[in-house]
Amino acid sequence: MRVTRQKKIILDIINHSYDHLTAEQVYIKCRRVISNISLGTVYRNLNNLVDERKIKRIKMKDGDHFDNLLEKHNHFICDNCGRIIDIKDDISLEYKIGNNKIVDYEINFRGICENCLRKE
Amino acid sequence: MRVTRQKKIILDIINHSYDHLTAEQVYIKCRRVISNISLGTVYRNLNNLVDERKIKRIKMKDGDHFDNLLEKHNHFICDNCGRIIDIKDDISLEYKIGNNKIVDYEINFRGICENCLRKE
DNA sequence: CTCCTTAATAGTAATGATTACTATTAAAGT
DNA sequence: ACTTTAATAGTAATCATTACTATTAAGGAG
Repeated sequence: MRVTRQKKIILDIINHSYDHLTAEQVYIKCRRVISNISLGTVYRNLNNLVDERKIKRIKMKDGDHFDNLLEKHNHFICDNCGRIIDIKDDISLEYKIGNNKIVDYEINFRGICENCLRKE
Repeated sequence: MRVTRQKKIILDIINHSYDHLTAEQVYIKCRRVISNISLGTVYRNLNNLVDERKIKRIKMKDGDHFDNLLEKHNHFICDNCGRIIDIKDDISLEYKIGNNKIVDYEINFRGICENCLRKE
């Protein structure tokens, strides 16, 4: 696996952004540095970085957003405006986080299931 | 809001399935009852049912899956085969659930953020 | 430093889940 | 039964993402 300029720039953009950028938004920021970078390159590198657990994917209706992993945290997502708010505190299942009203929450565990573990 | 035959059938299919069906899979099952039901109708009703909190959406790379809400539970998703396993027990953050190996988990809270609450 | 191998890229086309559009149908109230 | 209009069927369009391919450049060997 080669360390390309494109990959370094993409990781740098995610790590230095306070927002949760989409691939398209990362692409726009990349073009300020490499004007002819390809959108496919952005997608491929974002996918690789997620696989390497260097960034995190947040699945949203308007496409995936990407987040840095500098500090372990979860997210509060507004059903109304789609805003993604970082939740850095330990999770306590109250009905509010700050002044945000929780309607629902979902916990997804990911890993390798027992069937696949047996086959490996 | 009218109670149509299509909507009743779609909710019935979700509630009587042990799997976590995609819109396409629900569509195929629907066609056994209404042979000319439209895929758009299935999507629209699934979206409505999620909004009404009668079913739950699980976002996956191969498209959304839908799940009944007969019992509150979360999911274990296998990174290898994509299998979705229901987790009905209380959540304890161990490194295993049953014999499934947890690599990561994500918690997404959803609701209305303080900005939007002020505007309402 | 130069050459070589090949992984990664740029540019473009294709895919596929989902949504939009519109004439027609059928809930459900009068 | 009549009327209103929300919901549907069928189809086209959208849009995020992936696939494809000729070209470029990372980085190891000499």
